[in-house]
Amino acid sequence: MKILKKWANISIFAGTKYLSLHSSQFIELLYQWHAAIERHLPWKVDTNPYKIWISEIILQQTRVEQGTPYYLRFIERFPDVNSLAAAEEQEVLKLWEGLGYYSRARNLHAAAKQIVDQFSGEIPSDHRLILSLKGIGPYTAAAIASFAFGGVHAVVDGNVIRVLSRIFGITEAVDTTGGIKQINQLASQLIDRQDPGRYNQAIMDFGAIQCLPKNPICLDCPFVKSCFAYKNDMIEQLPFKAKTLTKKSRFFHYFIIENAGAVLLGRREKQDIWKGLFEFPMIESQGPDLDKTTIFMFLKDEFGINTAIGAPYIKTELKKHLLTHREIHAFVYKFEEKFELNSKSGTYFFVPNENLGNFAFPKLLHSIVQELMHIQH
DNA sequence: AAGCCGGGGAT
DNA sequence: ATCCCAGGCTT
Repeated sequence: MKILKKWANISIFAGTKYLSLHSSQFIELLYQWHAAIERHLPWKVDTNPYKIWISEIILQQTRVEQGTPYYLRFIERFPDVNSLAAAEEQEVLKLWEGLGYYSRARNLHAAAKQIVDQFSGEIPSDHRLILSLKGIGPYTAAAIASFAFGGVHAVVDGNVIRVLSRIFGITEAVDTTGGIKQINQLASQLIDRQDPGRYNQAIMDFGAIQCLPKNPICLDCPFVKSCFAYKNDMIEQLPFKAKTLTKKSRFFHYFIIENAGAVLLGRREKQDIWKGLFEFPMIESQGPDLDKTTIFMFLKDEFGINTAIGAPYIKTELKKHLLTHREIHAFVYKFEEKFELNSKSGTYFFVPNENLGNFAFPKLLHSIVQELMHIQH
């Protein structure tokens, strides 16, 4: 169910149809501000396109503080394109474990192979070619092109959307193609063609430090005199988003099936949450309850475990796992009895408990995995 | 165009 | 509890 936010009628205030600031004025004010504030981040020390690429992917929808340790570990293990391309996907995912949005890791790995195969192991400098790489969209292509190669391509991320929509009064919803098109046009008009990298860095820093999502620091903002949102008292309303996200509940039931110091594991292959990561045999249900018949039918069908009928187990509930648009309720069923597989399962396999550390798991399962690894057999 | 993908921190 | 984070892919 989509619900328009209550201030949806702000569109009656027409946004500026022309620039309230010319590009040169905007750039001058921006650089003046930037000179005093500039952030110093590990990946800003050079223009190595590989390092810029990795950092940009890691920082997609991810805060600097959260991504930095992952970046440092990633660069240490995979210092260049070739080392990344030569790795097993499982190891790349293991390095990504806990960071979320795992398609980033899978696409990063695929793109490394792409670069080796198609571009002799060198990240292309052409914007169009950069954009052809897996996991690289408009934002990341512009970032790499400008930061690494000096290409004149304006970055448009959450920061830029916020800054431009407020200063220049873009009142059309920024989560629609029309709104984002306006932002893109504006961004490409404003960019410093002499030093696009510096400009892109500065405007994102400005959004991250001064023009904050909540309680922006308008008092000493260099743009306050010409800012549309400030003048019209619309700081809280811009950027305007038309869509609201709905939080859905999902119920996961995990079965800990052990034998001889090993535990059954499977890899999530479907186009769904945590694709590519490992987990224990599981059933998803519509609600928190799962009847015993369903459990034992699953064990029998999946593993041919006849002896499991009526086998006692201990059911525990994990802490509610909260995501942006999901609320995951997870239950763990631990069987005392040792099972032997009567028929081979295509999707699950036994892994010695002490080897669980080699597999990437969703954060949700970390506590269970830790527990299993430390059991003495 | 809409829905989906994770986890964490700020408010 | 809600929003948002150096977005992009699939349907």
